[in-house]
Amino acid sequence: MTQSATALAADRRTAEILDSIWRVFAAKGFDGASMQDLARAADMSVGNFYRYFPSKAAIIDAMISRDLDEIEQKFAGILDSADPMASLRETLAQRISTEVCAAEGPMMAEITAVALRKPEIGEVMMRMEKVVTQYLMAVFVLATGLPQDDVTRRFTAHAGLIMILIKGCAMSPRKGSATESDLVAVVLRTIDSVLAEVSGAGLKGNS
Amino acid sequence: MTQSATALAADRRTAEILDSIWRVFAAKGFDGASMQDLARAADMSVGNFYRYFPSKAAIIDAMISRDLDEIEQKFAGILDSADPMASLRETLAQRISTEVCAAEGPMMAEITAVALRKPEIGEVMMRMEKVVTQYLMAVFVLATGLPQDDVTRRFTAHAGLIMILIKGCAMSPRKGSATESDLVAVVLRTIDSVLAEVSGAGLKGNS
DNA sequence: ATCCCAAAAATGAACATTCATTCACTTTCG
DNA sequence: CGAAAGTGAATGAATGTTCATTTTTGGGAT
Repeated sequence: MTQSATALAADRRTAEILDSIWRVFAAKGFDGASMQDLARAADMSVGNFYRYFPSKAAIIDAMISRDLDEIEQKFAGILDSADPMASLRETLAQRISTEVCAAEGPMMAEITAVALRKPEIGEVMMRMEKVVTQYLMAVFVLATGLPQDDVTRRFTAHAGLIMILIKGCAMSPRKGSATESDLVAVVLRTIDSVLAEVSGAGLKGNS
Repeated sequence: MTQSATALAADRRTAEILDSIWRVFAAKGFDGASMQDLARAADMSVGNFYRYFPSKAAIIDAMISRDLDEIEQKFAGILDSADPMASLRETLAQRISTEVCAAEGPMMAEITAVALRKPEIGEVMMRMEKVVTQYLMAVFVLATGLPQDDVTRRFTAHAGLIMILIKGCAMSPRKGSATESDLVAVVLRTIDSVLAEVSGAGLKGNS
């Protein structure tokens, strides 16, 4: 029993709160959003809000954890699929679509800015990126049949590049310019070539 | 006479102030830095500070303009050089180096976050990116010998990808991990292949 | 069902700070 | 001497955080 029944309920409530305050944080930023703003958005009193998040840093912490949970779910699906590499590509393609980027961009930018400014948050974010990297490594291992060590040594940087592309897309100034779809296409092509390079490394062993 | 002598002096002072407050802004963020913080960093009284920057948005505005000036200077050098494409590559390689990224990253992240949050700043940033894009187009025209229209139609997205890579590198959580240099290398390789694609398009016309 | 009550959840006024902005005033400079 | 540059205390609004208090909840006894 890692959690009592009431603790579980509290966690559920915490998740609900995060859903409610998501927009406020994206719209006003980490320092711009006041505790009273957040409490009002969560439809509760200030004092009660403090019971769930004793500080602003705790909120960002929880938000990153939440993102990580979603990512882990996504990767679980990818690793379970018949063709993990293709499934990964599909997920990445979705993530650089204009709509997804517009939705997640502001919050990602905010968290990134805070992470580069506050070392404590920076470490949380580094942990998250490390986890994502390891999931990517797992996909690569499945796709290439190479030993994990080899994959890690040769393709950790590739994973970093993919993450840079995803973040860069999300944080591009989004306006419906005519070239928007072209840009997405070029980025996707780059992702493809990175993935192809990884896949290509596995051909020697199993073709 | 676009400016009087005193106006020029004021501009110089403004630039000095921007130099002084740079660190404060990067360390505390747009909303985190108070006017008194900034005034103290600029070594002047609060009241006087307001004579130069009547609002925080004005500061960001000035900071982006300042960045743009530096970029224009850089591009002037690139366009004047014997091999603009090689010169561009060199400049880009420098900009993704770990040291430059560590220095510029936090401020870039902060400005990006604010740009996605406040439409007024977002437009300023979009204008800046548009200018950079046009400079890149100019380099591409020189390197390929193709008509400007063709270059614009075919390679605007490539320019966008390059800017995404530059921003993505700067805003990666920087810690001296062992794979750091690998990542820089892979990004540089990607930049190279983008530039090669552009250069390759010009071969038909002048080889 | 009904009552009871302790623990958990929720409230919002209160407090000490901090902040953005103003302004009457002094100093510097051409 | 007049205009520009510079000062810093004052003001009122906003903010983070606390806490005494009220409401809700859930389950054991009657």
